[in-house]
Amino acid sequence: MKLSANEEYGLRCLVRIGYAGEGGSLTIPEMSQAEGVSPAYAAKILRVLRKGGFVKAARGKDGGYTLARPAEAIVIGDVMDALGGRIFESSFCDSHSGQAAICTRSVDCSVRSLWRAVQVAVDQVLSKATLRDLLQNEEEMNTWVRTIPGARGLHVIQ
Amino acid sequence: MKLSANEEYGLRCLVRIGYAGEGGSLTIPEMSQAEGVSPAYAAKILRVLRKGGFVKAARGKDGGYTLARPAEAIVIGDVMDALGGRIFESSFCDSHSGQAAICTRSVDCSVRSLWRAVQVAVDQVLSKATLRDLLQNEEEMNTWVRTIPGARGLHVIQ
DNA sequence: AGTAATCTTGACTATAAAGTATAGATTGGC
DNA sequence: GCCAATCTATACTTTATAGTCAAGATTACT
Repeated sequence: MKLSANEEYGLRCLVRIGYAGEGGSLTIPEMSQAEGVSPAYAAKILRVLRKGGFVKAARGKDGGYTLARPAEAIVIGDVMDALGGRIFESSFCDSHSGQAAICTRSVDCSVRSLWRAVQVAVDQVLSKATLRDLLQNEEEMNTWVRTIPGARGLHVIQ
Repeated sequence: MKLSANEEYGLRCLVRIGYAGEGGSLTIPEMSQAEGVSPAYAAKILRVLRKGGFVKAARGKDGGYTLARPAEAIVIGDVMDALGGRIFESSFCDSHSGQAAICTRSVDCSVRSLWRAVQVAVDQVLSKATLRDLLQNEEEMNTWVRTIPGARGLHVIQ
């Protein structure tokens, strides 16, 4: 359960572009240098963000990348999906039913329930957080996820 | 942010061994067949679990794997760590300070805060769940994580 | 029109993760 | 002692991810 390099650098580049503000833009060489990766690799990542509809590119002189939509309309979970996925339910979960000798059904249920619990926990954070939230300061971050008194399970204020 | 094959199969094998009960044991061929993976691969995974201290192996005829400790003393988070890690804070987070031209500090803070929030959310589930919880039924799973009225942030009942 | 700065694309290489193969060591039963 | 069933260890192959390279297309400016 690791972050991929795509996810790490992709989000970092997106946040940078966000910080550039309304209409502000950043070029590949700028992001490449700031993140300490090669221009070619930065370009590869930016392509994913562009195809995902999060940024748009302007070619030619004075070109660069800008946000394709307002920061508050960019959900971090969607960005993560585009960059490599929030996949917890691995493929094998649904196969191998009824062939095993020992407790197969229970094992499937047990493990799947766990993954589901983790998935829910992660989604609480990623699906509710927007790029705008990340551009605000660190203090804000702690208010994303908090409890609703009397409720069961994890909850996040919208 | 995907589950690795090690995490998936490792946990599944551990749960199987847990289902075998006190003193019950499972062999590599049994688990291999039940999970639909090769015996060699099952052996590789089981080695990780053994070196992590979660299971112990008996060689020779009538050998196999059993839990090294009671199921309630096996924390799933520790198992995941051994199998491949709960690593969200990627290495690059701490490098590249002060070299970039644009907003470096803020980007680091923003992204790191997000990863921390996700990490916390995941830890709430994984650090509190024991193998015993997984061996109980699915219904139990939903009570692991719940809110503490009036509190801020994520909380989990002990 | 020419030039420099920029993004675009696809193919390529390198590294890490997944999965296999083989030879060896231990144990229990005959 | 021998054999079959089991785990152990290491090296190998395959596949996916990470990262590079080179040629091309677009734009602004003069």
